[in-house]
Amino acid sequence: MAVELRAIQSLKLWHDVHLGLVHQGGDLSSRQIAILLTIYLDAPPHTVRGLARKLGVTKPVVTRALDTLGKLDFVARKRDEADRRNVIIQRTVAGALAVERLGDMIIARAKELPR
Amino acid sequence: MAVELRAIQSLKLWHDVHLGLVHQGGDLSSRQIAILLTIYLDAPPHTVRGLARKLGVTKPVVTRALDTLGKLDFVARKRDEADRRNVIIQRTVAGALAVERLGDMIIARAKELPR
DNA sequence: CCTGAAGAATACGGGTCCGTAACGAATGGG
DNA sequence: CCCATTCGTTACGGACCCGTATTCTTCAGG
Repeated sequence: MAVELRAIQSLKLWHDVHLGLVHQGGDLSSRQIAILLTIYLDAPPHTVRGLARKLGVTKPVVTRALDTLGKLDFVARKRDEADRRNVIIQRTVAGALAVERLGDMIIARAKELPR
Repeated sequence: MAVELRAIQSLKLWHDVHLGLVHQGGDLSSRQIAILLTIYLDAPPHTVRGLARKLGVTKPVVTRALDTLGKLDFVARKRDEADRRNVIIQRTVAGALAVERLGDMIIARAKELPR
């Protein structure tokens, strides 16, 4: 289940997946995509400050992205009981499914590329 | 100059490239990306109506995307002299460079992926 | 205790995008 | 010649996002 990827094809892939996202309706900004995938690809725990630092964005960007992603049930927030200043970002079933679907779409579109 | 792409890695790639776009500043919406790449990957001529139809979006979306892309000098508009109702969308040097850089970034990020 | 620092959230002002609807220019058949 | 149709743009209202600055809570050290 692997596909090859070359220069012009990578652009076609980028095009196709973005178009798929537009039609699917789940339209997130580049920052939100990066934040969501960091949460699901990097090892927990994740905090607002940690994500902001790791991704090189400001904290309000992370807070607002979590608001949006939370509305979609893609992530959940939980107070850190050890240090109640921190907020732990948790994964959700819906979020895991969405990320998995994205991965499937990328692979599917990649396989449809002309040889 | 080809890389292999598998499921989890495709997500990491998606993450890395989006993060690169955030830091690079060139932040376009999914619709705008799809429109820009269609202009540069599909054979001309391109019109507003044609792009809207091909991508399954409304005409105002295309018009506004062209406004934004035009401000960046990534595309240019030209009246069709044969039928002056039509607008022909033309590629530009700056746009071609931007698309090429995007392709390079995707490949570069893909090659950095863990084997 | 009390105070300074840290973490996250919120307020504010500005910008951009969307969808629907309305508009003006241009065309071509009757 | 007109008038319906086509094409692209613009207007409007609403939603979202950003960066900076500020607020609120919580922690920790003196």
